[in-house]
Amino acid sequence: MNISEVAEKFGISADTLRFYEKEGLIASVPRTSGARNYGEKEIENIEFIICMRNAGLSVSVLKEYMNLIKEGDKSIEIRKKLLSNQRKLLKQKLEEMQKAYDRLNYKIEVFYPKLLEKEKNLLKQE
Amino acid sequence: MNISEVAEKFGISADTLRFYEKEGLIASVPRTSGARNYGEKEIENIEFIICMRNAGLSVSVLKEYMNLIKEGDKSIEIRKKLLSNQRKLLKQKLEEMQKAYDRLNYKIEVFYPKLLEKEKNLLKQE
DNA sequence: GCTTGACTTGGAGTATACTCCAAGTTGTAT
DNA sequence: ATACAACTTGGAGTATACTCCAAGTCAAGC
Repeated sequence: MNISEVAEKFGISADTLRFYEKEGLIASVPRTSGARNYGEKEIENIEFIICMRNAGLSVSVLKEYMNLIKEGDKSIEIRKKLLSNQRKLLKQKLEEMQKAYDRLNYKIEVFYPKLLEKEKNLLKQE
Repeated sequence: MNISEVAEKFGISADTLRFYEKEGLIASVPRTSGARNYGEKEIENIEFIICMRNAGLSVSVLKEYMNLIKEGDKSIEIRKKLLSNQRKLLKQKLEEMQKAYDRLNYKIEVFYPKLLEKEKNLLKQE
């Protein structure tokens, strides 16, 4: 799979894929006469990275994680801890966003309908 | 309430409060001899803005929303629609993040424990 | 063998959201 | 009266994460 196919598959740009590789979020992709040739292993890794990026994990944290993977078995515990930290942050973020969601919901389902009702009544009086 | 008290209260910087005012996310705050003097109404608005910012609503969308409020009753429907759009985006984001959370959870609770188990067994054999 | 289209690189540019700074003003404590 | 701390402004600077560009390479079709 070449870079534009992978980009298409994940709905991101080829530039972003190159950027992730340059930054070390994606291990160096094997080349066929210069051009990147993505295999199953690469695709799987990219999917994970994109999932984590979508959830808000920073480029630098994911880079750190991939660097730990490169170090092999001796970094397993540290990797697990890094992910636990990110999970905690993600949980907090989810809770914050849920609060905002509920609040938006209230505005849309309760507050604005009331406001619109009031407005209608005012128009009737004219 | 002065700017640093409000900043303290919400755990953001005074600079951010000034930035939000400059950008129009917060209506112009009344001044006492030049200095901003935040009242209940302002505090309430700031709380809403921060809640929405924490949820990922962009500065420009919130600015647009506040501009619509300034236009009064005639913008009620548009405002409601704007919030509905943002709610939809927020819901999608929440779902994406929940997926990532579940995935992190699996890595931490299943994948890494297995990996660590394997590592232990290898050490035993030596 | 030449054009075409997609790839490559390094590096510059952009969008977003702050964050910091310099220079000036004001209320309060000594 | 003066020093101090906290405020003001406009504007420059920074961090993050892309995004775009120029110049070059390469395989395929005509």
